[in-house]
Amino acid sequence: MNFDAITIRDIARELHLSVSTVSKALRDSYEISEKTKKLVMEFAQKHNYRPNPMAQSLKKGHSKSIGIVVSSIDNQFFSQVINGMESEAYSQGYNVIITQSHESYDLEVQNVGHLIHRAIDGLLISIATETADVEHLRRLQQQGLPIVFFDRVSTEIETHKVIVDNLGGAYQATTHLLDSGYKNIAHITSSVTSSVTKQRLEGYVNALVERGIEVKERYIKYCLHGGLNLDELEQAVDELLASEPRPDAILTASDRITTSTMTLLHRKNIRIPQDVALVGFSNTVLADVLNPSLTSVHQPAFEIGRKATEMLLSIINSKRPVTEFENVILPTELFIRSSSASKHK
Amino acid sequence: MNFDAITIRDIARELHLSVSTVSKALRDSYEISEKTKKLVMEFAQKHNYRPNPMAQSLKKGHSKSIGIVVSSIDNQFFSQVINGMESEAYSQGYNVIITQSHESYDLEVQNVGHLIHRAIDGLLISIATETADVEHLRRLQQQGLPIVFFDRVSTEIETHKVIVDNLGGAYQATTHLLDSGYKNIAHITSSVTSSVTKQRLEGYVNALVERGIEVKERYIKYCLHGGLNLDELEQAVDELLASEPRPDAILTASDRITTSTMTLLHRKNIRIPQDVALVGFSNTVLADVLNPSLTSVHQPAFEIGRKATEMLLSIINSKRPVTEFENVILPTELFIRSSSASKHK
DNA sequence: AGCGTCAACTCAAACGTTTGCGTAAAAATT
DNA sequence: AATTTTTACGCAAACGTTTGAGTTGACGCT
Repeated sequence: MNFDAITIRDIARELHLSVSTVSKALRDSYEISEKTKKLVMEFAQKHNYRPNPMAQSLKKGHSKSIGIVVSSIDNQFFSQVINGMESEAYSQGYNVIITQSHESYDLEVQNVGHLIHRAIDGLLISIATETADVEHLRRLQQQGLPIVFFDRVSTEIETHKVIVDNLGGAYQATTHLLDSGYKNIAHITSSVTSSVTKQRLEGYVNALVERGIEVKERYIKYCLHGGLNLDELEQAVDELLASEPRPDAILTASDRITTSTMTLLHRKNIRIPQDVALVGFSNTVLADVLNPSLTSVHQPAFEIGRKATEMLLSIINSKRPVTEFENVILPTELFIRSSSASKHK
Repeated sequence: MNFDAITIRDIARELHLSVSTVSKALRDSYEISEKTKKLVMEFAQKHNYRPNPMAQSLKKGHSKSIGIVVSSIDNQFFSQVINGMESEAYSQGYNVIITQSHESYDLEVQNVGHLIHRAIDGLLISIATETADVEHLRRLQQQGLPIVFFDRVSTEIETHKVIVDNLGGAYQATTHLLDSGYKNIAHITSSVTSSVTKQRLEGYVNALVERGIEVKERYIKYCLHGGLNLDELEQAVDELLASEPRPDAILTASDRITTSTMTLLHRKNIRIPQDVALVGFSNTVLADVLNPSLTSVHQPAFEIGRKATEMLLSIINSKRPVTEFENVILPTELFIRSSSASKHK
C-alpha cells in the first residue's frame, strides 16, 4: 500500500515533462533550467511528493538505515545508548533498526543475519557476553559492511570503537572502597571473554595491588549471562557470602548485575553497607533513591551512542575505504552515595 | 553496497534458466517441475542466496517493517513494551523502527511523517501528552495505513487499542491508601487530554467518592510533559506540600512521574511514608530496593507490546478491510510495599 | 553559410524482483 | 495420426527512481 500516491511519473505527466527531467530538477541538477526546477519543486511541494525510499534504495544500493545489536533494550544503560544513537542517526536522515541478543551467541548471529538481509548500511554492535567467536562479524566487515563497536568490543576486529574508561572506572571505584575502610573487596562481573570484563577486572586488580592487597581468585565471580540469569548471579553472591573471610564490599561490573545484586542482598537481609558495601557500574536514574542510595560508576551512555553513530556514518559516507580507525574512550564518573559509606565513623 | 552479491540473475545464468523460472522455483510455484525446484533451491541454499528486500518491497508494495512512536525509549515501561513488540514482530518476519516523541506534538508529527516516508506497513503509537489533535493520524488511517494504539489512545480514531485497566489500577491503589489510613490523598498526573490521565483520575475519584471523601481540585496536579520536565513536576509537588491540609499520600500516574516524585521528595527530606505516602504507576524492576520500597501499580508492559503488534499484523495481513475493532484491556497489578505502609500501627 | 558550443531537455537502461501471458514439447485423448 | 490438454518453462512489463548518453534548437564565431 502506498500512502504517497504521487510519484515522479505523475509529476512528469502533469507538467508535460519527462520523468528524468523531473528527477533531475528535484535533485537540483545543473542540467535543468532554473525555471523548470522551480516549477517542478513547487509542484512537488504542493502535492507533498516524497520519493519512494524503496525505489531509491534499490537504485542507489543503500537503505539509509543502520542496524543496532544490544543485549537488551530493557536496560537503562542500553536504552540510553540507543537514545543517543537514534538521535544522531535521525538528524542525519537515517533510521535505526534495533535487535536484542539477550546475551546469546546464536541470537546475535541470527540478528546480524536478519539485519544484513534488511540491507543495512552499517552496524552498531555491543557483542553478547556469550560470544567468543567473531568470525561472523569479520566476514561481513571484509565484504565491506561498516561496523562500529561500542561498549563490548572485539580486539580481533579493527574498526572504530567507542568505550568508556573501564579500567579507570573500576580502579576509581575500588580505590574509593579501600579509602572508605573496606579490605575484602569482591568483584562480580560478566563473561571472562568480554573486553569490558577484562578492563574492569584490571582496574580492580590494579587498585588492590597498588595498596599491597592480595587478589583472591575466590573473590572474583564471573556470570556468563551478565546477570540476566538470576540463578547464576545468586550462586555467585552465595559463594561470596560463604567465603572466608567474608567480603565486606562488592564491586559489580554491569548495570544488570548491580541492580540484581542489590535485590538479592535485600532478599537475603544482608545490610548494605553495614554487612557488605556495594559499588557498581550502573546508569539507573534511581541511584539516589535506592535503599541505600547506590554508589555507582556512571557511563556517558547517550554520548557513547551518539559518538558511535557519528563514527559509523562517517565511514558510510566516506568516499574512500577507511583504514585508520579510532578508539574513543569516554570517561566514567563515580557518584559516591551511601552504599559505600565509610567504615571509619 | 550489497553484501549478498548473489542475485536471482546469477542463479539463472549459472543454471541456464530464465530469471522468472528461478523466481518461481524459489517461491515454490506449481508452474515449475520438482526437479528444477530442487536444483534451484539447492543452489540458492549453497550460495546463501537472499532476495533483495528492497527490490521485493518495491515490487510488492510493502516494506515488512512497522513503525513505533513512544514518548521515550529510556523509560522502563516503554522499553518493556518495545521489547514485547520487537519480539512479536521479529517472529513474524517484521522489523520495527522506533522513534521518540519526547512528549512533543511537533516531534510526533515529524516522526510519523518520517515513518510514512520510510514506507512502513503499519503504525504502533502511544500519543504524546502534548498531542490534542489527532488529525495527522486520522488522515493516514483514511489513506489505509493500519494503526494500533497502545497505552495512550485516542477516542477519536477507531482502530484496535491495547490499554490496561487504568481506572481499576488507580481505584485499587487509592483504595489501598484509604485502607492504610491515609485521608488526604493527592494525585499527580499527566496532561488532562490524555486518555490514560482521564481513566486513572476517574479511578482515583471513584475510590474517594465511594468512601464519602471530598475530591479536592487542589489535590490534583497535572503535568503537561508527563514528568519529563522536572521543574514542572517540582512545582506540582511544592504546591501539594504547601496546601492545607497537607496531603498525607500521593498517587502518581506514570512511571516517570513516580520515580521523579520520589527523587524530589528525597531531596526535600520529606520522609516516605511517614510524612507522605507514595503509590505510583511504575514498571521499574527496582521497586523492591527503593528507599522505601515502592508500592506500585504494575502494567504488563511486554504483553501490551506483544498484543498490540499481534493485532497490527493481523490488520496488515488481512485480505479485506478491517472494520470491527477490538479494545483490549489488560489487568494491572498492585504490589504493596513500604511506601504506603499502614498508618495504624 | 557552415561550424562548433552550449543549454535544456529526453531516452533508455539499470537496480532485483514478481507475475500474467505466451509457447514449445510432452503426454493424453480421440 | 491428429487433436487437445498438460507441463514446464521463457518473455517482458512493472514497481519508482537515477543517470549516462543522446537529441534538439538557439546562439555565436569565423
